[in-house]
Amino acid sequence: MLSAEQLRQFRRALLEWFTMRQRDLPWRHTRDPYAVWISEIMLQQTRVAAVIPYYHRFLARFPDFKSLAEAPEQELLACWSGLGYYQRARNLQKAARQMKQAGAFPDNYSAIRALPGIGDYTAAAISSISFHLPHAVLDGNVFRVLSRVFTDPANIASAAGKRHLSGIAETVLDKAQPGMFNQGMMELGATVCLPKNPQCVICPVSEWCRARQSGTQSDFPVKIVSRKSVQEKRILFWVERDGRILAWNARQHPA
DNA sequence: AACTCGGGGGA
DNA sequence: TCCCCAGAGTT
Repeated sequence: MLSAEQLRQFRRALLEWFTMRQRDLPWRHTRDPYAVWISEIMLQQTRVAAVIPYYHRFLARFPDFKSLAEAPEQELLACWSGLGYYQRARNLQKAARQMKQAGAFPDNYSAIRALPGIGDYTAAAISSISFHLPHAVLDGNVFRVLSRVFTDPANIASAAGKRHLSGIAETVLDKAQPGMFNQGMMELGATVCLPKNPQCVICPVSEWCRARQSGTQSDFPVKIVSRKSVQEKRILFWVERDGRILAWNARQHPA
């Protein structure tokens, strides 16, 4: 782990870099929890480039939780058509109806986390970005960055590994500017600390990165996924005489 | 812990 | 083709 002073330097370097070099993305022009929420749900397992046009259309048609709560389902799904994971859209409306009932967007972590379709990641993102609450986000990008900075051997595919890195994330988090810090970590993972060929030469925190120091960037994050066995059919035939194989042929693929 | 949900981009 | 992506819910 880094010393307290090193942590301060790390945070400052990351925030300075993010302030200067962040991409201009539509949801970064607002802190409105409703808009941030919509963007975060759309971004679940979906690339930024794919989300942008949907984000604009969706907010134009459903500018607040009241209009979303009252939307006909067909119209809602039409707005979502092509994004995939349609349960996300249905959960959006369920949550919007809860907000309409309550009269406001929930303003604390546990209430946000309790909404349908919102898990640990999204609750931390909305809490930190829109409400300045000190909750660290953990997505694929943050796992990768933290794993490399600390050359952490935890397996991010396991629940234990995720819990372990979650503790580190809370320690590293800049609690004075959690929203900016969280976005900075994700932006770093998305644009510099890439899965393959990380751009360490231009990385603002390479000075505090153990993987960079030891040249082991490609060894992290440790992700050991137990792959399910794949069932496949093959055709095998041969010519045999007196217990000896005279000729054989095995197709690589089923006919 | 494993599985499912969608569609698209990149290796 | 396979893997991965600003994950969450169910079993």
